[in-house]
Amino acid sequence: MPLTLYNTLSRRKELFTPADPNRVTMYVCGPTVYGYTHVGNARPAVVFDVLYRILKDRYPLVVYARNITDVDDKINAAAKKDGVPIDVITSKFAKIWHDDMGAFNVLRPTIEPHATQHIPQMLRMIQDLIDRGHAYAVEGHVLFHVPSFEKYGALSGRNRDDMIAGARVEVAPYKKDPADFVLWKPSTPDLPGWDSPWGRGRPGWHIECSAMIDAHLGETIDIHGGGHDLIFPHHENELAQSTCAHGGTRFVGIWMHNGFLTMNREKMSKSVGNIISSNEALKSTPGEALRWAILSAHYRQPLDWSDDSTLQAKRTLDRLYGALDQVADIEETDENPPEAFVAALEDDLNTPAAMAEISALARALNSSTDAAEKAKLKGQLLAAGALMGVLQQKPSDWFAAAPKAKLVDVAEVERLIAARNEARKTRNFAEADRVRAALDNLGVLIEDRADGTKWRMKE
RNA sequence: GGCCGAGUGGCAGAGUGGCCAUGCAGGGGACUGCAAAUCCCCGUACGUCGGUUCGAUUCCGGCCUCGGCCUCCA
Repeated sequence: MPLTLYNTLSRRKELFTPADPNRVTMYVCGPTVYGYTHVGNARPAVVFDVLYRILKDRYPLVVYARNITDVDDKINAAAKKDGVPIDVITSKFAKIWHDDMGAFNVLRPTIEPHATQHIPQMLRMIQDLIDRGHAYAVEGHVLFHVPSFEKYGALSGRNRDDMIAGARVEVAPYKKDPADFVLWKPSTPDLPGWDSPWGRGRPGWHIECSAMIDAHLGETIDIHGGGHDLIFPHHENELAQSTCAHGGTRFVGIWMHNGFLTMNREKMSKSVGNIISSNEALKSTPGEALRWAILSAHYRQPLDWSDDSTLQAKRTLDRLYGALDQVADIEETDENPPEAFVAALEDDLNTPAAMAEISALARALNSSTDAAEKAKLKGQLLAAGALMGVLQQKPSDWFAAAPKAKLVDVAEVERLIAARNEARKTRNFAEADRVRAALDNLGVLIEDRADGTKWRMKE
């Protein structure tokens, strides 16, 4: 079945056709590690993780790079504030990022290039741009000359006049053109810097991605992703740099951009201050539920984040894991995900529609009375879950992961349950109900099933 | 100001020219000692005004409202 993806550049869905089916390449802009990342930052990680899983499923080799920006003025500021070298800050928050994304079931990309480890590649690309007449050095800076690239503005759909009319670009006196942007800038002695032909300095924001893509993936990549806010200027500039550095070779097959996460309908953003960090969210909600909540809206749509949305996601997963729990003793057969499910994902990653198919599977599983059919449905449900990055843990672990161990004395709960079952055996239902009320007081919900009494914490 | 998006039932959120999304919550039923879980059924949803059409939530146009980018930003 064909995979169709929306290309920001062409503004329509396109058939995904990798340049080399034996080596599919994808690059996604990762975090700048100067602090805790918020749930909005997790969205592209999760969304493109689903795409990565789909691609891996159908191509022999997928090289997926997601960078870590570890040199940046905000990092410098954070390091200065703490009086430490920048790598103390960046390694700390890179680790937190990894741990958090792990909790969201986000697979590690094939490579995670760090900006500071690619300074030579950046310098080389800058030199290439100068040699080809697309960049110029002035006063310790190197600037990309925007008028030298005819197609500038195609990705973001804006022309130069619009941008100048906007007039919020910094018009430094040394710029040949107001739209020119920095490839390299000088560092004062108190700032991190690297030697370069243009003096000691540090890279501009956009060059790292271009240089690292070139170094690890090649001149042309199949997919480039990131948040919607990166379209301009970041990706527009990347596109210009890379294309010009390569003498006009096509840079990216399909540009993909995820919509924002909002809080009360307003973009979640550090500068607005309405953020909830992934790290914090994970303290009260399982990562898998957060992942489900993120995927419950189509990736290009805005997604309003709230306690209610995560609670709904958690309850939905309770039901799905409940269905799997019923067949915990049945060995699943090896299955592919159902076609309707796959078709939904193939349609520009329509995860909400895919979820509807997962629900249908769970319902069928709950209804089935035939062991062979159950084994098949279980296999399909697990296969579908694997593609979305959910439902892969043991149901008992999912239900146990709640903070129940912290909140109650497990032995006491089990003693009460045993006492209640004793009472039930002798049909002393008044006593049984009394014990249940006691359990209820502890926040414990019980469930009598054919294979015994199960319990879990109420929300 | 320029350029983009979006407005769907109590909530979240797909989608479609005429019929079902799905989930959560709620109501009814089955099952159960009772619960819980599960299954079945239910609620006359598509911002607004026009246009096209036999028929529009879905296509076209106006309007209103909201959000985003144009500056660091996933």
